[in-house]
Amino acid sequence: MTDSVLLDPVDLEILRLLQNDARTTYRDLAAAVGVAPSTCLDRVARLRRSGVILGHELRLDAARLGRGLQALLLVQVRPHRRELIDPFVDRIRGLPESRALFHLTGPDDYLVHVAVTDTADLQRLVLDEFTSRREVARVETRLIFQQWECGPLLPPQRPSAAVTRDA
Amino acid sequence: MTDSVLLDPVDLEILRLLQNDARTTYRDLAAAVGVAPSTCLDRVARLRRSGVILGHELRLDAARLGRGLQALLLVQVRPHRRELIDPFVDRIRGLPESRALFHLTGPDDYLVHVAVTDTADLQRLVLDEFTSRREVARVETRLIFQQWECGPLLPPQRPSAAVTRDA
DNA sequence: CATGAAAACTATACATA
DNA sequence: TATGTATAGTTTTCATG
Repeated sequence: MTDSVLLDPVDLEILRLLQNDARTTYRDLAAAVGVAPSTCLDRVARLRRSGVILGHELRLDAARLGRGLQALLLVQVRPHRRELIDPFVDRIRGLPESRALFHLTGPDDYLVHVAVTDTADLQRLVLDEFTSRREVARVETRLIFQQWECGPLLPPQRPSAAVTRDA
Repeated sequence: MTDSVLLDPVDLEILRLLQNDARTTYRDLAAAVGVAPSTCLDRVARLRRSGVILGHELRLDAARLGRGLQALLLVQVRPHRRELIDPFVDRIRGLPESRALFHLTGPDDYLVHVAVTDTADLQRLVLDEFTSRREVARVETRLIFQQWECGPLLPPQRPSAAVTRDA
């Protein structure tokens, strides 16, 4: 499906720095990893082409945008067949309240991360966009008290391999 | 806690464009929203200062980084007291496999989004980092078949208000 | 607050090793 | 592949409206 890519220590350090701040200049990147700026440019372009870097994203504060309440909705879609789930996914992805959508194993078929203004808004969303749909058999709502992004996404530590080869 | 911020149509359009591609230049931004590049710079700087923009992030393909399997772990932490949950949160946030962590209402206290290499790696993670911890009463593992980011995060549509005021 | 012009800095292409 | 340099382009500051 998607092939894993071989990354050397320079690539890894570049990714680590860019995950910390995606607007780090190639000059700073170069200084930090010990290669020329033009080399950094090349590396990043290659990481883009190889599909490791999917894009540059803005991280926003939902609460300051008037969406102070977030929740996870566990949804059962029955019958669980393509004719029903494909339009469901399209519809949910298009909701302005949706932040992320997961298709899962287990008793609940989908998990939807939503950001709303308040509990009244959440009630409206659940009733009008979920339980009102014929294919939605059940929705379980879990409010988010607090959430954290975790450290940078890096390849698993191999016993030794590429990560320790000399530049 | 966090105050909502008043945004005019120019701010909204800038946010919309930057969420689409966080590296859009101020020149292009300016052309798209109909103000001078230096004004865009000002707007973005203000959005940063006001906390609406939290940062610029790289979106990476986990599979191509050798983490082809992702899962959501529903975790019960008992007793659910600060002395136990604070170190739990710190520890989980620090795991290289963790992508995001949510503190929730409902029967499960935490939801952890993890990215691992394969099922063996996931089993190791669950056994060594979760069920082995005294405060972890239960872990339910749900594999992720597929996931989607949803549209840009924008303020809720108000009946009319700021969004339609004349520049 | 917004602007345009100038200055400083960055990204990028390319010739070369 | 990496580098340094040249060029084009972008960001940023600032005086002014």
